[in-house]
Amino acid sequence: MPDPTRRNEHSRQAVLQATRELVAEVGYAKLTIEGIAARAGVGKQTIYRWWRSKGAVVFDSFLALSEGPDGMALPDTGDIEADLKAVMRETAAEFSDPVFEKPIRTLTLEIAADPDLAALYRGKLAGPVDEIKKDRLRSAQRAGQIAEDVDLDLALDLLYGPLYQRWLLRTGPITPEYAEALVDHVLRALRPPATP
Amino acid sequence: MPDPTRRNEHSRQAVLQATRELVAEVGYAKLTIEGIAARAGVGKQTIYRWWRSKGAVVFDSFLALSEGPDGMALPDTGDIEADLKAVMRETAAEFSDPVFEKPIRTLTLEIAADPDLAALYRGKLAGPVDEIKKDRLRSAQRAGQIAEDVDLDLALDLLYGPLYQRWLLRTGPITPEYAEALVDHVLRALRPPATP
Amino acid sequence: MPDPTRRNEHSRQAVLQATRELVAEVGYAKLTIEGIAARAGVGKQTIYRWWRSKGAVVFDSFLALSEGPDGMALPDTGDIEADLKAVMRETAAEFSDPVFEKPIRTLTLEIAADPDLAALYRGKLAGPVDEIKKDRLRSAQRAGQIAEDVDLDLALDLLYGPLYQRWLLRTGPITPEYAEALVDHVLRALRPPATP
Amino acid sequence: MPDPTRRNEHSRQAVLQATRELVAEVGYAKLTIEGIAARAGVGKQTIYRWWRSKGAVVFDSFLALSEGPDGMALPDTGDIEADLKAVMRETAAEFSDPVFEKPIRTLTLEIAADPDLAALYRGKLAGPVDEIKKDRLRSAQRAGQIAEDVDLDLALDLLYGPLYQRWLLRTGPITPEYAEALVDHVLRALRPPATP
DNA sequence: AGCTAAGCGAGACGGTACGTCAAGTCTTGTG
DNA sequence: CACAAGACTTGACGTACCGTCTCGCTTAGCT
Repeated sequence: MPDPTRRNEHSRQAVLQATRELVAEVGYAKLTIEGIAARAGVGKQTIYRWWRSKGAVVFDSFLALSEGPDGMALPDTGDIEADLKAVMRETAAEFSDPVFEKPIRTLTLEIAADPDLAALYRGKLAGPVDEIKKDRLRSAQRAGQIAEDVDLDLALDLLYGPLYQRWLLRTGPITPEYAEALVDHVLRALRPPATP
Repeated sequence: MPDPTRRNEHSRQAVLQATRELVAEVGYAKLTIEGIAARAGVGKQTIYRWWRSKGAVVFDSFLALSEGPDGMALPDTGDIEADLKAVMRETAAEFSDPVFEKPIRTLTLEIAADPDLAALYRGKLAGPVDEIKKDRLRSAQRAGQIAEDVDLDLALDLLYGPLYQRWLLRTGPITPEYAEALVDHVLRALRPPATP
Repeated sequence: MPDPTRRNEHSRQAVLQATRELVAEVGYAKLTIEGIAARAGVGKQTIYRWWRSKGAVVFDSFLALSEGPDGMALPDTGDIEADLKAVMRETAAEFSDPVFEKPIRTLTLEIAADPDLAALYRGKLAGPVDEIKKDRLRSAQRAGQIAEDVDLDLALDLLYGPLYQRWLLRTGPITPEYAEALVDHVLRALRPPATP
Repeated sequence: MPDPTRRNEHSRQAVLQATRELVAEVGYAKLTIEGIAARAGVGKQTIYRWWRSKGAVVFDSFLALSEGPDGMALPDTGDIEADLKAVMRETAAEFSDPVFEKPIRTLTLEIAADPDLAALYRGKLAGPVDEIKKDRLRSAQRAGQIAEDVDLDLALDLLYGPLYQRWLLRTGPITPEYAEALVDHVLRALRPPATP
């Protein structure tokens, strides 16, 4: 309903900034629209005018933070095992870092709870990033390191699902060793059949 | 502080029952202590006396529902592939069933958000159940269907992590085919090394 | 500050018209500037530019309605009793008519609450009208129907005060009989002293 | 709906006290429920639970203040003129006193605007007080100072209406002289017919 | 005829207060 | 003394308007 061309960019940034700060300070459960508005020096109505829900604000605030898929690039040294281990070790490190921990968990729970947000997330972030990852796997297929017929979506689930579940439910430690062992097993599952 | 021996079991059951109904009806986000108390015909204080938080009530209400690890048993036909596919197909079906969907998701989000609840969950439910699953994998190891040296925790992550992630984030459909393909790949990763 | 020569008469009329309608529809308590602006198809600023307050708009809207003192004329048949009874019966009828009721009450409350508005009202409407009424009483004095030395302001208070109070506080019905009895009593109070 | 027996008398008094103070300090137009609740150290809900509207709170707060009809007594020296002049001079003084001015005006406007409040006011305060006044007039009738057949309601209107109107609309000064002149005229209107 | 300064409709903005909801605590009376 | 009931303070909700502030767009005069 409101006219986006008249939107005040300064207010928008202030809201997103304040949201990021407050999520880090008090956590999502104690995050309030009133708190965001007060911290941002903005009227509550300005938030309600431009965002559907608290989840949407939180989502936007982290979306704006992440550089987007453009800034992302996966290494391609020709050795899929080394490359994946490097990437997964880095991912594991991020999940373990308490600085990343809180906002990522907050964002994840929002997405898990709200299908609309989930769709948005897939469209704007997860989807493009997954495409980049699948490109690297395709490159490995061409190099004969991964079987030609594997379902790449399943391959990504195999790589990230275990790490993600262990982190989200805190069922075990997230170490570099775990990341490497995970890659080892997944690559064994994806290996092309032995040729005589 | 309160004396557990004087606890009114009837009130306890009424609260858990009401909680289950309300989660199914209105979802977790709109679940309130007042609503539970009213539905259960119980004073609010009775809830606050016996549970730390809303999450704890929800948790208990589903914990009481699930029969616990005792009632659980995994098939052991001797064929690990067939057995796992059966189990995973069933799990996939549960995740797809809208009747199970809402409470499981609610419980999962509670656990993901609250480390204390997570510990409780692991101790009372997930841990014992995981032991049963690992027992089945050990049986497969003895039968030579799975390598002797695999880390069974990682094996469980490989089996359930992909399914769980896909379900929680709604990144793709949860079909029997997906469950079977998943088992195929995981077993390939766990297979004992070829002996000459 | 703004230049009255550039004022848009069409907007002015639309505002006054909308105000009158809205007072009649929703009452003064629920009257809002935004509502007036929307109904009049006018920007809020246009209202704030030309009126000091909501009370001022309401006041103007009814002021514009009443034709002003020019259009007013009191009967002078030579019989002060008959003339006053006619006038008071008419006044009583207006006060009883629900169509007049709401706007007059609204205007009255505004005036009672805001001394500035009260002064404006006295200067522009009540004062001139009172002069006309006093002219009629002076005519009666010359005719020997009213004592020479009565304070005409007090005389007007005696005539209108009782009716006005009864109406405003709803302490009793406003009937033609009441109006006539009132005139009877007041004239008795104003009668010239019996001459021997 | 709420159970009056469980009402917290301390909160009730705090609300009425705070309301009286705030009306005196900022006036009715700027009186807010939030302000009352804050000043009284009371939750807003407690106000909404026990009063229908802001007007009802204001009304109650002044009702509680006035001692009620019991504490009221009119002088009866046998001389109706002297007695009425004393009473009316006192009334005029109250209306002129800025300390009484604001709350009385506030209360009056509330009553004038809200028929329900008006009924309450008549029942609890104005009615009983008027009966006492009419008793004094009846006493004067028995003493032959007032005609037997006068409508006492009309008589009260004649006495108070002029004063009230002049005060509410600020159409003239409220002086002791005015009060006395008013009584003189009204008594002339009520005098029994001369007997030969 | 072109320029410019104003008024104008529209509506976003920072705010205040609304009336409602639920949180968690406290009080009262019953079994 | 646990309990059902429910009043209490607190604080956030989402909405309605406030009065101010741009935005483009007429619409006069005044060059």
